[in-house]
Amino acid sequence: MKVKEIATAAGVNPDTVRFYTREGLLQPTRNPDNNYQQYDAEDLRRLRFARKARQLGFSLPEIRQILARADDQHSPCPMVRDVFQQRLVVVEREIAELQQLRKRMISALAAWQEMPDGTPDGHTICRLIEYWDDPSAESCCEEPKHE
Amino acid sequence: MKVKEIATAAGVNPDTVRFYTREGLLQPTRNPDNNYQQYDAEDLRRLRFARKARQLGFSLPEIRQILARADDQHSPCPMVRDVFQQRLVVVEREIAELQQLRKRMISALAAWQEMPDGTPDGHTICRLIEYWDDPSAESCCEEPKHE
DNA sequence: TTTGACCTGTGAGTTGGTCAAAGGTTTTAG
DNA sequence: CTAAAACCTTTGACCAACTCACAGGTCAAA
Repeated sequence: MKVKEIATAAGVNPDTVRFYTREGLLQPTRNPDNNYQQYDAEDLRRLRFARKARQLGFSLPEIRQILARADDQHSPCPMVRDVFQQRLVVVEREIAELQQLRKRMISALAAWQEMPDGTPDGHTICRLIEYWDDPSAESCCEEPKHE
Repeated sequence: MKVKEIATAAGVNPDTVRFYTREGLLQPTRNPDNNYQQYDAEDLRRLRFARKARQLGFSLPEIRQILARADDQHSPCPMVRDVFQQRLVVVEREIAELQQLRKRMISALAAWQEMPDGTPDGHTICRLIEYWDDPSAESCCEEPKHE
């Protein structure tokens, strides 16, 4: 299979195939006639595997590690389970952070309902933002040192 | 104020101050003696403004625009409200996507409870991932063209 | 005077691709 | 047979918002 063929078969951009090849996830041979990359069924399996793993939140270095372990005839599954648990924690933290952000945004919007649009007067840029206090901040801005 | 002073006053990394300066958000003058950047109270106000806006999800280009409008004596507030609405939509979509991912992860974990760890046999890398079907996928991988 | 803390500018690294440029090859159509 | 389209190659830039490293200049205190 050539680049475009394997890319189509896996439903990805040919540039992604080239990228994964550069990154060492795929190891195609070369056609000596024209120097084209030659992918086989094993590469296609790896590519599909990599895409599924990406959908599950694995990073490319993690996927590379999993593939390397499998190439060594070791079961990558315990590692997969392990990495996956940690990934889940990260994802849940990211969700929590975004929900925090969403809360901040919504409370800001509510506060803005009652605020007039000011004109910049050299002291204020936009009160909407300037006078907004992050309710979840421990202490965002220290007092300025007066010089 | 020198770089580290304004950075401390705003609670940010001095490199962030330099970065914002390069990006045009801050316009300090120069000390002709030693070529050091000189920030004033206005710069500090802008820096704090920028940080608050970042916490609210504004991007640097957006913040630059807001500051530019304020510099022109136009109220940036209507624009702020406008951009903000769109930001909120984006954030909510990101949350939804992450929650989708989390669902996929949790259903995968549940399925894995009952699956043994296989040893790679040349046909399989890791069943956990390989035989996992994304319930939310329309059709991830087409049939391979047989060559 | 010599450290140490600060300043300068430039450039690279982060993540996972995507896109463009410049040039070689193969296939298809006329 | 030839010319154009479609594909291949490598290299490198781009996205976001910083952060860090490097090499060299400046300044304060001991």
